[in-house]
Amino acid sequence: MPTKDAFAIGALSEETGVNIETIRYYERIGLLRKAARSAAGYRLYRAGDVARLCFVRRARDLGFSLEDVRRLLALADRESRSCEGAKEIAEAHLEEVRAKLVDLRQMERVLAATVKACGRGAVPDCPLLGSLGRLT
Amino acid sequence: MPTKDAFAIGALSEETGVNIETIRYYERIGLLRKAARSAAGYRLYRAGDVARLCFVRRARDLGFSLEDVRRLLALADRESRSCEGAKEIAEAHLEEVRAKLVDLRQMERVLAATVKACGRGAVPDCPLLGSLGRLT
DNA sequence: GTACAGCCTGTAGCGACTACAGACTCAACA
DNA sequence: TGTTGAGTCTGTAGTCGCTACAGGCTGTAC
Repeated sequence: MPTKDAFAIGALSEETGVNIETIRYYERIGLLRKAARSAAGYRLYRAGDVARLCFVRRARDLGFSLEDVRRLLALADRESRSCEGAKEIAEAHLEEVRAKLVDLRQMERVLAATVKACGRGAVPDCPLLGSLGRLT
Repeated sequence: MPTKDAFAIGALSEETGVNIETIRYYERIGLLRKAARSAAGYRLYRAGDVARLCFVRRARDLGFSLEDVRRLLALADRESRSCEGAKEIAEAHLEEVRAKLVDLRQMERVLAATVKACGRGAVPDCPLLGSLGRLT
């Protein structure tokens, strides 16, 4: 490590909870800037990179797509850090999340009811299989 | 079409609501048996295939993986069609669905709160971007 | 005969990773 | 100084469940 305050990808991974392979992947697709390199070719990171990657991780935890994260990062890089843009992205994403919730809740209801109707094993004509359809 | 009661992939797709490409995909991965062929090489289907594919579609609608669907199909093909096996598959899947629900609900809560805290556009220091983290 | 829809195969792309293989580097210890 | 073992590198391929072509054949209607 030639410079002070610089650390390798393993440390960044530890620090952020993001998989090493995933960090390299993010760099490859241009979500993260290309890291500086040591003489031997090791990627070198600094505190700022930790902050950036934590930002990415939190956004991912909220379910934002990598494309959204890319845009959010760009917005956060602007001086003003105003709500402009960011709010629209979040609102659109919130819509999707709510739509998925509706679907999942429906699945949950049907599955729970079907499982409940199921016997202990020996019962013929399983209601679960029946609900999926007769195979002729 | 050499035989009566046989129809081509387009009709099967219409009948079941499953995309043509998806049907071919299911056949390729062995989820559906290889279809009979006309002299010219067209796939030929019958009523039984409609039932089978509807079964698959319903299971997919409930969020079962293709691997689960494969197992459920095998269970449904057995004479007894007992609950044995099927119930375990469904219960495991229900667990996953519930876990996803927990995650999604959490996302929804955080997102909704953050969006609500967001201003109309000109406000600096957007709380949404702030909640994701400061970039140094 | 000539459109045109429908079907065929094979391949590649999506999103967001994950998992190697095979080679190099670095730090610690004997 | 040599050696071990952990860490890192690149490049490629696999995952899941489709979807979208390209380029060619077939079937039907006019």
